[in-house]
Amino acid sequence: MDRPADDLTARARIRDAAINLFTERGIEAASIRDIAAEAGVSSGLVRHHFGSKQALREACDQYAKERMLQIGEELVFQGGAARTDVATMHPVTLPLQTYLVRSMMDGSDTATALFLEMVDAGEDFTKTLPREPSDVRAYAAVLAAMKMGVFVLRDQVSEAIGEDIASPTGYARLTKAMLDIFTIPVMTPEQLEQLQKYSEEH
Amino acid sequence: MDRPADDLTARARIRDAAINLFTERGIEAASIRDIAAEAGVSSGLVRHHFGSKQALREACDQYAKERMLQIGEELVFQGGAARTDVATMHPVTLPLQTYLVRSMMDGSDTATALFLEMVDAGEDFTKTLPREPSDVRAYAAVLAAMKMGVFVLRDQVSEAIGEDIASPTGYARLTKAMLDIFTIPVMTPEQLEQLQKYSEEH
DNA sequence: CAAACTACTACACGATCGTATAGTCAAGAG
DNA sequence: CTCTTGACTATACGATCGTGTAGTAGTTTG
Repeated sequence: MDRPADDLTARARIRDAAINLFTERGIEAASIRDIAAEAGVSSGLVRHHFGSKQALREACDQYAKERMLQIGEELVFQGGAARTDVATMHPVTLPLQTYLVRSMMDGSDTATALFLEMVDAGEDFTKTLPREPSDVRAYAAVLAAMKMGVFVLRDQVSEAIGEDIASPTGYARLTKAMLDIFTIPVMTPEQLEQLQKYSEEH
Repeated sequence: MDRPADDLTARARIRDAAINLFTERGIEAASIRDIAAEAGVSSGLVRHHFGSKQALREACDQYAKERMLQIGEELVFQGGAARTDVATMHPVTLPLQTYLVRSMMDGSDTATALFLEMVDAGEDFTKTLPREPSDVRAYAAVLAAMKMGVFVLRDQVSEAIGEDIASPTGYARLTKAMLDIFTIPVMTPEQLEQLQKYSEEH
């Protein structure tokens, strides 16, 4: 995960193992014993370092969020997009994002706070667009949800395109597709009009 | 859920309760006892009707998928978009989609199959676009993942826009925002060029 | 040197899980 | 009438869960 070299303590290994298993199996389904086994320690040590499963989870939330923002900071280039947006496009953050979405789904305040920060940043960005949407807040919220949401279906997208999106070429195809979606209108003006008319009738 | 009137048997109530709790808490975290309690029956009856938790889950997958397609069929209007795309836009399918994504995340073959069908349909649709993306398959896959993925962050989107997206006005704002995202380019051509150049360098 | 602290393991606890079994009750068949 | 069948409940089982406790080894501190 591209982490600092002195971060290989047992505590760090437990946290990494927890993020992995929480992501793969869901938070409830990942047991402390399995996390300990993956980290190569006893289950008692997990409790020693983190106190409880809930506290372990919050430590993972905090770490994932901080790493996301930290990577975003490092990547900001010549006054371009917001740091959160840059971070979401970088492959290193893929496992972090996937974890954060899973944690969000299971009611993490920390992860939800990060989401709201992304929406705020996206809202400011949206106002700079040449054509401003009517409901800027909703636009930014849905956009953020779409960007994050893609990663929860990572296995399905990988299966659909025939290669793992975590691989270099797969990730390149993913980001290119996202850029295309954000630049090529998905609907023709006629289809849009038809759908809006239809949705007003029902 | 707008279901047929004669579908109020104990079996149906159990299935509905299972879909609700599986969605809210995750599949592993929702116990058979809680599902039985929500359906107003004993836990033994759940086993009697469905055999095992895994079988109950597969029945829910099957039901949710069929309802989605069925609603899509009913909604198809004058030779417009594919039925899956129409279905994803309709408020009735919101809980079904949310469930299916959660089930997908935990490795449901049935739900994944539906996703792949959506990608196939989206691929055909993409080819009719005035401007065709270079990687049609990846484009369709990411688009489908984005549409589905929004709903896993339903609570977060609701919090961001200040009202429940399941409410009529909240859902209207959500769909409008999705339409805007799909018609208004999120990036200016300069930003796109800058980002592509950057991603080639790294 | 002794005391204290930290990293760590082993093991036992109550609770809850999915599952299994036995039995009740009502309706229909012969 | 008896017999069968299906919907349904009550209860018990082994396994696994998060957590608690006791203890060891090594280092630090006074």
